[in-house]
Amino acid sequence: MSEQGEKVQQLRVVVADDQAAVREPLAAVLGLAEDIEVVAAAADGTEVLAAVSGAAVDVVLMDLRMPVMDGIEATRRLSEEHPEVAVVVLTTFADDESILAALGAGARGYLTKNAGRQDIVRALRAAAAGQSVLDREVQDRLLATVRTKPQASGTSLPQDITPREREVLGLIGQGLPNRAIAEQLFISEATVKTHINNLFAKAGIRDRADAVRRAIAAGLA
Amino acid sequence: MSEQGEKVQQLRVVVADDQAAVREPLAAVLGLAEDIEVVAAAADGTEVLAAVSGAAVDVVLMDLRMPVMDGIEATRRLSEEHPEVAVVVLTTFADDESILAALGAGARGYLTKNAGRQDIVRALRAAAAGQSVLDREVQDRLLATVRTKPQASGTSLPQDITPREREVLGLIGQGLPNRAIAEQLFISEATVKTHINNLFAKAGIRDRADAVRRAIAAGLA
DNA sequence: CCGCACCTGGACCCATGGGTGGAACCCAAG
DNA sequence: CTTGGGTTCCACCCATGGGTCCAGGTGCGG
Repeated sequence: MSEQGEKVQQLRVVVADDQAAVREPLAAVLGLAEDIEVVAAAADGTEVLAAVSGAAVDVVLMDLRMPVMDGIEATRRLSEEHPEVAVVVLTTFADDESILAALGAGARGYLTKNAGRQDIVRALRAAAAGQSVLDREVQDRLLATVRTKPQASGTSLPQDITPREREVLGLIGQGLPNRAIAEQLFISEATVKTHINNLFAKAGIRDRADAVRRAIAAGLA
Repeated sequence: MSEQGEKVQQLRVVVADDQAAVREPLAAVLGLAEDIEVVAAAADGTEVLAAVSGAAVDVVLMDLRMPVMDGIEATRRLSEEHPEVAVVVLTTFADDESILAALGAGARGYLTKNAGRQDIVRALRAAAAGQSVLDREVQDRLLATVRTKPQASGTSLPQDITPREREVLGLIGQGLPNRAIAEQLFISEATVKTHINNLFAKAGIRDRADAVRRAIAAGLA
């Protein structure tokens, strides 16, 4: 696929971040690498598109949170209009939503701002070569998302909880307050509280928020 | 995180493949890279484990189809017993099952045998640095698997929530009470409540239980 | 320079939640 | 038949949560 290149070809890079305090030093430090040339710096998605249209670009290092046009939208446009340009996302946020949106939009890399200079440079090179580089935590989240489905049966809960208690837990997991749970089960709110107290004691649940998490983990919600 | 190392530290690599006709040339050509030292070659999973126990190893380049103990099982054992050793899979097969099994077992990279020498070297370096490198096709498959099962992504968070609010939401999602959140963020409980109120208003969250569910759905917990 | 968004903090009020103790009923198993 | 678990309910207490209103500080962009 790629040749053994001791003669390193220049990587033409665009750095995109709305914060100049991040963008400028980043561009400067990346330029220090002998095989990297920062051909443009952009403060929002529209500037990225303009830069790519105006000059030959291999890779865009893209922040997600930018005004006017954010990194997701810019990535989507790029992968449609300039599929030969690779996008590597560099952002502080590593939540599932952002990761999936970015990769779904066509990003070939996803780094958090914990990444060091070497990590970034490596990701840029890999992306230009058609590979995809992810931070460890990002990879873990992506993988976790894949394997969240197959857990319909009880995961962790103790088995000495009664059917009624399990039922109540499920409703808690759906975010219902005690009154609504009572109405749904045709019992009084006092009874709901009793079930909840027994349930918490048996399963070692601390409070309602904890209960919601356990309910979701157990597939009851 | 990683320093700018012009003095490249040696990467101690183990090459694992059952076919000598693949293993030997691969080990030889990788050894040509000045920052890579092939410390062992293994023909199956047991040999890999033996090699890792016997010498300091940074990365294992692992084939999946091997006799006695295959690459998946070897990867799983490695990530349990020697989590500091990274595993990069190099195989001819790029089916969903193999990819998910390998990454689920703890592999930090997945390359097909289309990959060139430069691609492999780059992946080894990245894996040793804690990053994860995937071939483009592998990445695409993984992503396709993910987005066949996105359930209620229509209920995603509004984009106008601030970083701080997002942070607070994440802690709520972990089941922490306001006081604990305040301590963790070095702010007062009053401030936490303010963030929560703004957050609830913006995202249409009703109460804490609802917040936990949204946080989990958004991957913040 | 002024406005705006964000983060910070305080005061107050009231609804809800969580904990305790007790009590009645049913039903199945010992 | 008697015991015990499950379910149903009540009364009481108080910590926490959720809502409202307000206000100072900061940093950025028009």
